[in-house]
Amino acid sequence: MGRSPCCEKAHTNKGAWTKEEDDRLIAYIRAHGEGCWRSLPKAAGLLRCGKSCRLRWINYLRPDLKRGNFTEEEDELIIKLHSLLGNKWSLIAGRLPGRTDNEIKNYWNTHIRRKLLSRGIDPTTHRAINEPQTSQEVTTISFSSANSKEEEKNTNSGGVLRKEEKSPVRERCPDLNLELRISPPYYEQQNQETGEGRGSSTLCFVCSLGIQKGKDCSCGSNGVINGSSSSSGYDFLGLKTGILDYRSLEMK
DNA sequence: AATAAGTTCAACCGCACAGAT
DNA sequence: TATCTGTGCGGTTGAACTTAT
Repeated sequence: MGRSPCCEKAHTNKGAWTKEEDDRLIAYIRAHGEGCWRSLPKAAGLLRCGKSCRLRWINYLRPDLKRGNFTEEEDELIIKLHSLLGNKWSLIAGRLPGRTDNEIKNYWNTHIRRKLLSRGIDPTTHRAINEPQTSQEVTTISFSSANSKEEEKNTNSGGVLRKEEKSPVRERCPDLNLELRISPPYYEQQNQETGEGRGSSTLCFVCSLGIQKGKDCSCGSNGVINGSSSSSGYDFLGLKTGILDYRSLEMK
């Protein structure tokens, strides 16, 4: 069964927003606040789809947006977050105040990809491009909300975020090990060897990043372990075994 | 100056999730 | 439990802009 369209497409404008439309949207949200995007266009006197209004506001009109070039620090943070999160642009944007997911996604595709390639780093895997293929297990990051469609997308794009395969996929690029598995965190492997325990083993990935009340939280702690937010999520992911130094950047 | 090629980024599309009923 | 509705997300598109020839 299909879904009803989000708006009457026949009576909505498309394409670039005019100054007048922007002004109407800003004025309406200032007066009534965000929310109920579906009914907003009509109430604000805009011939736009609600989704279009939301996008325009979030990506362009919001007063707290930081316009202008990305700093070197932001670049490095985006790279690090992408190495941990993959194409979870909204989560990445959540760690960069004043930046939007769309902006970061565009910036990644136009600047950072090239930057990493010039460094000899594969922007998808964050591994050195000429790094010899090893039998080392691939780290898998799993989101509780992951679904088959997303898995399929990631399979096609060769992304780093994938759950286990439903059916074997023949590798098209022999340099990329696309096989991903659910594997125990690195420190657990260490603990098995050393016999030591760690108190943060129940922290899920999202909470380990310090993203409070994240919708992907699967542990229910919302980032609080033993009364404090963890800053050791990176250890949790077991990525300290990673190849690239910038991955050790401390998360706040 | 003209125009082809390359780049950027705002906006759209389709899908999935969460909450309401 | 099943279905509907609103919202949010990630991938993609294409117009506008810039650079090279």
